[in-house]
Amino acid sequence: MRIATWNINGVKARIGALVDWLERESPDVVLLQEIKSVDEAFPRDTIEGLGYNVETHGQKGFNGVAILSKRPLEDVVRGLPGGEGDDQARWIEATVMGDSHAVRVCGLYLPNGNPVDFGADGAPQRTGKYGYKLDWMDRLAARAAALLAAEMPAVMAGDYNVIPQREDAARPAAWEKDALFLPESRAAFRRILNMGFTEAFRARVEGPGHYSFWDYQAGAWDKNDGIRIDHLLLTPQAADLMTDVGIMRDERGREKPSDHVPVWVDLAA
DNA sequence: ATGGCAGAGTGGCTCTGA
Repeated sequence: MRIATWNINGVKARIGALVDWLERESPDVVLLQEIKSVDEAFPRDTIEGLGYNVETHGQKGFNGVAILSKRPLEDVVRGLPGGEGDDQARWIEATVMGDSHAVRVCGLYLPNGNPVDFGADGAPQRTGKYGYKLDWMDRLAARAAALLAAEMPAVMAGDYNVIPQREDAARPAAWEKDALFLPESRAAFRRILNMGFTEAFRARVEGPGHYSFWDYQAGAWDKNDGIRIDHLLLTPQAADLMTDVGIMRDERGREKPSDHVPVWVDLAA
């Protein structure tokens, strides 16, 4: 079972690229972020015509997540628990029945967190968008703990907006004051890994030069000035089923691309 | 060396993102 995550930066703008990619790669499950669409405007019929079941959690203008799956999706939940008053559409989960295992798949679009307010002492303040990011990561850790306690194959995948290590950025120095790379963001990400999750890509590939995002600005793609911020985190039961992982880098070089590319994992499920 | 973008919603620009 191939499970892919992709921040498509607008489903309306990306429908051509999305259909082309689904036809070419035919992943079993796709977790989409930044659909930038309300549920009613999502091109459901087009995707269903390619043989996918579709579940969306959208909103007007920005954010929005979705799950596409060739197999039926069960027990769909929209919204990350613990977010009373949080109306941003950033989380959706469902269960997919594989040939041998049921897999809980969770799609997430973690808040960017910029701009960051720095105090007089130069320390980042837990306020505004950065505070929202860290609060959201606390809620994510709570959901992650519950998934671990269920002791079943589960995947939390999406745009984490976190650069885990220096090797995950072409120019790490440029990100040192950025919400994606501040120590608190990285610690919150590491805290989830330390609970017992396996970051699929780094379980199999080491070294620098592997990115999932290149900014549209400043010729970032041409210079390979990228960062790795799209991740798949696996429970131990899912990690035991992992057979392969990859980043579909070439998608960034196609016509009218998203600024992110798909990242995927194969599970023997 | 440096600057450079793109999408959505609204209305001809602002907000948002990373």
